[in-house]
Amino acid sequence: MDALYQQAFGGARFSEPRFAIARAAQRLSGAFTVDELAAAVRAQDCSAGATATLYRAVALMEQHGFLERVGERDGSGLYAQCAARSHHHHIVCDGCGKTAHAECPLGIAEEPPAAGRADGFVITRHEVTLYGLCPDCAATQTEAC
Amino acid sequence: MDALYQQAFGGARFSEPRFAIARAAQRLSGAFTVDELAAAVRAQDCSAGATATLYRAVALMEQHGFLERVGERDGSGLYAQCAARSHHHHIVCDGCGKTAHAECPLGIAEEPPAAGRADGFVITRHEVTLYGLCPDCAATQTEAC
DNA sequence: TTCATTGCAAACCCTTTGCAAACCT
DNA sequence: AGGTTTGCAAAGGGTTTGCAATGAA
Repeated sequence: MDALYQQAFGGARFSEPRFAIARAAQRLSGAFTVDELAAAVRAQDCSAGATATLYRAVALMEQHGFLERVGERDGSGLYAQCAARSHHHHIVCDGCGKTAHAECPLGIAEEPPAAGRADGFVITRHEVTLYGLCPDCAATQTEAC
Repeated sequence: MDALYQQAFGGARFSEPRFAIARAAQRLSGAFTVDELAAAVRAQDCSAGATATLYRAVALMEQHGFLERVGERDGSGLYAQCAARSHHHHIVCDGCGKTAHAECPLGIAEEPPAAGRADGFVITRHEVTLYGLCPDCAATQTEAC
């Protein structure tokens, strides 16, 4: 059993299309939409893979913690490979899609059951995504000016 | 010229459907989807208002700063009335949709042009939404246990 | 053989758009 | 009258689902 396949899909039955999808996801180092993942798969394996298969594979990989939804772009979900197990967030480069981990600005290390606030609200979950430019893209942009 | 209408749509030409929509938005004290807003409009004015009109009105109200997109629920945008002009975020009650303002956990008072990070990334924008339970819903839930 | 997985196509949902009719001003 | 706004219906984009055919174990 291939280690990558295992990471991505656990003990699920092997399938070539899914394997190709996992490989493509691994090669895309940054954040990507399902569409971009599809393009990456097609670039390496001619056996395209149907849209439905892509979405099903992404859902599986997310379940197995191989991928994580890190935001969205133009109404499409953004995914990225993420090995970290502790609570954190991501910063996504608007230029190239590269991602980096970001500590939780709420100062929460593990997703807590609940945290109280002065106004009486109890926070049970939160969504934080940072967008910006990675060092490379920031440099490129500065040059352009 | 009605003050509410003015707030919601600025100096735009008056229209009864839009006025009804603004009234409904005002009555829904918390966060709501366009669908829920439609229901609220229908509840007070039988003249339903087409989906397109709803979306167009919401877009206008957002432009005029009367509404703000505060998150999403089940793939639909969540909107809430918001008078504040400075940079802030929202906490949305999962129970009743009520919202409250939340200070920016990144410690940013005004949306900045850019903020640097140790890893070289430059943050240009960020999305933060907190979800949880308002005091009332939290109390109800505690009773249930 | 047997059951999971694929692929296609159609369905779905939310949202947007084109356009003639209705409506403010 | 003249330009806006409405409402309908159709298009659009992303995502999901039903189902027969394929493929791994």
